[in-house]
Amino acid sequence: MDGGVEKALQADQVDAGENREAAREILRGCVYSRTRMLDRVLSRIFDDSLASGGVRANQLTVLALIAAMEGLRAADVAKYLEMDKSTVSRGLALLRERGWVEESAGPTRKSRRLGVTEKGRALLRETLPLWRSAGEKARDTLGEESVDSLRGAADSFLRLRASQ
Amino acid sequence: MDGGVEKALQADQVDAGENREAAREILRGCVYSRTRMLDRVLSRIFDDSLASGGVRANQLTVLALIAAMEGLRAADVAKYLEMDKSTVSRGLALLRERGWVEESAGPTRKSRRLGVTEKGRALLRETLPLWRSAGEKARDTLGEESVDSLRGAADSFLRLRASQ
DNA sequence: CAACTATAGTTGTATATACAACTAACCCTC
DNA sequence: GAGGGTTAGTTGTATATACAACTATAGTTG
Repeated sequence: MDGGVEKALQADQVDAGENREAAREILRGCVYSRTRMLDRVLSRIFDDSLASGGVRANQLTVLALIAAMEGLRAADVAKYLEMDKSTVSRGLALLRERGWVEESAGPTRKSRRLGVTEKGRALLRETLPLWRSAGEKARDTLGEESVDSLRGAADSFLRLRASQ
Repeated sequence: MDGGVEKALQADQVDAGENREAAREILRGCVYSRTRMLDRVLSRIFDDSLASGGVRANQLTVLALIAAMEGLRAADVAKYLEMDKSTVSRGLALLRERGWVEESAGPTRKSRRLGVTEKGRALLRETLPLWRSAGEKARDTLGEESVDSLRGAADSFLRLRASQ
């Protein structure tokens, strides 16, 4: 490639030929595709930074949530993180396999309480510096504005969700 | 569950017990986990809206990009959407299977040009209303502010990327 | 208490995602 | 033109994701 594609691909410059209005509308201002793109960039940065710690960013997020709120059940994790219960189910299986999370009997036989093991707590402590440097790299890569806007978007959503 | 967990789970109210500072820092203002959460919410909305059209939001995004810039190669799609080339490779295989995308010989034997078939163009036209309604539902669910911030974040990032 | 409904979790299936390793082809330089 | 470095694409592997269908349990109501 000669590099010219990069420039031509700026969203605002997408050339509209015949019958391409739909394509333009789907691409141009679309919240979905853009958020997903940003998520890919962020995942790359965070997963890369955490690789030496032997944990994925997503796994560490779940672990941190359980650590912060010991006693949660899988369904609570799903609700808070907006995940499907099946996704949480499989994710927790991995965290258990690695010895970071353990389950204990809940108040009923239907659900179990989640807890972080000593090994899991050690992981959290040890990976915190990696997490911080990932955050810095995110600012470098996405730019201050972008990161702040993302934070704002999440805050706004969390407020709305909490009020409902 | 009695519903109390919802309230207790607001990020700012995460209770810090012993040894939970790391967990709090990872959870509280983290760009990564929050963006991912928003992405899950948006994916749910868009995939759900498009389900009757028999296409996933992600697939439609790629299709729209190819439609808008006929003649792209797989590597170009990867660069623009910040995807790994292997992800694009597998995604395009599905789009080809479904008859929405076709490949033609490129200038060299190494890479092929991507094009949207007539069937693919029909899909774009037919799913545009579904896409629009998904956008409206996103505003309802995430809130105006949140959607606008996400758009701003993406714009900001795209500007930065284009300038480099 | 029996029937109904709602909730918790698992599993089957399909897609999305990326890294690593690989093949193939292109480009450049000596 | 023979290497050497770069680029395009595929494939192996592992995780992430969700919907649907399922089991099991809990709660509710007649």
